[in-house]
Amino acid sequence: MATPAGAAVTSEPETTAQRARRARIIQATLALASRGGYEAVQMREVAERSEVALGTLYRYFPSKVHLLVSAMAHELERMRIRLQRKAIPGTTRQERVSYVLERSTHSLQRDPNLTEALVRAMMAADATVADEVTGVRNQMADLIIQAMRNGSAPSEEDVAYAGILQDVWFARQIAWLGGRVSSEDIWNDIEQAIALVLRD
Amino acid sequence: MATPAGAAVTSEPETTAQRARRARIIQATLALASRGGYEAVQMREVAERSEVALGTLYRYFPSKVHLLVSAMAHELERMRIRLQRKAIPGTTRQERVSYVLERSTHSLQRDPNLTEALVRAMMAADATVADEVTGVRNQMADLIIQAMRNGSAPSEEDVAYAGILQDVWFARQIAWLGGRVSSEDIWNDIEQAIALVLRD
DNA sequence: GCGGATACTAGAACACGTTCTTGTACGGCG
DNA sequence: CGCCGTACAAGAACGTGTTCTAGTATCCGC
Repeated sequence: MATPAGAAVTSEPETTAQRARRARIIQATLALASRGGYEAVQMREVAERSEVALGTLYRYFPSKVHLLVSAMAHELERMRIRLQRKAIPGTTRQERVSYVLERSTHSLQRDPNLTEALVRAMMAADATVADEVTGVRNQMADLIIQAMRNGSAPSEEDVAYAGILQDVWFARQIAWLGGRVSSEDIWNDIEQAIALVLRD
Repeated sequence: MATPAGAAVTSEPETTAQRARRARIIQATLALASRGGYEAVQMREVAERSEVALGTLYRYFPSKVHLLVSAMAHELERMRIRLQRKAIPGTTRQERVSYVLERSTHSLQRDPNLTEALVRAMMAADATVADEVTGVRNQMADLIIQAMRNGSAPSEEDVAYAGILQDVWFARQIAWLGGRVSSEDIWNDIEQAIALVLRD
């Protein structure tokens, strides 16, 4: 259960300056994404804002997609910490999972540009980004599974359910950024899927 | 129910030469996609192979994503016709839906490069491609719903189920082209989702 | 403190999606 | 038949992700 973090799997020891650079890059990325979405995250601009050379940016994150997926891992980590502060309300699995996914969804959709950038990157990820994407999916699955089991160990079935719900969640995000459904509809669809998948 | 085709919604009357150009473009697209996937479908190359100028290609399909989504609609249409030739085998909803999705999945995965190109385009679609994407999704939903109801009229619930299954189907394709799961695993996951969503 | 490796900077260069420009062919209308 | 507008051809040009080059700084072992 629960991989502690989906962030960098590379366990290279970094100097303080390097950690600071990495942090500046992620911050610049989030700021640009928040302002104008995926297309506004331009590598030259990220490099300039984080005060590193373009080549250095590419040394830290080998592509725009790597960069944005890493930024998403960073955001999810923040959300996980925030959620862990207090117990998840709800007496049934459905209620708790709905709570967690709703919190996450709304927290993201409060910043539609950022969401668009992060989700689009997840979708654009090819095999070279597999590690980072797996990290994000694990973090997300952890959120769902914790809500389902409320602490106790998950069954194999639980993991499968979490996977399906996550698939639906991502697919609905895509539908939203494909302009085919409104952001309220997204939430209705996800709730419906939760009720369906987790019905007793 | 069942929009007859998800292809061009534009009902502009085309001359014979124009229909031929459009067909050549789609064929060239499919050929290139089949050979090298998404990145091998280069607009200059498509234009050259279909013997139209680059500007003309863009007149017919305003972006690479439009082009590939239209190609997917074309392929799904072929599949629909093929499936309609004979009755769908299976006595339960699960069996029939499994049959249809398995046929479709395998038929696509027999050509992984093509699948990668088409699925990636679906994921990359933004609001400007909403019409084409909706067409593809309708075609796909029709396939599933027809399998579920085996002819009779679908309930509102059925449509929702078809939507969820389609979401899972796409999400699993992404997982596959993200290099995170093998093509057998995809199929297991989809079967599992079918069993779960359509359990009685 | 010194030498060599590694990381970083600055910026040019390249690739491909997309747009723009200029000239030409074609199809309908008087 | 001749004219005009629209579609097409050919290719240059532009933007942004990515790579490459040359020079400089920083860090680590001696």
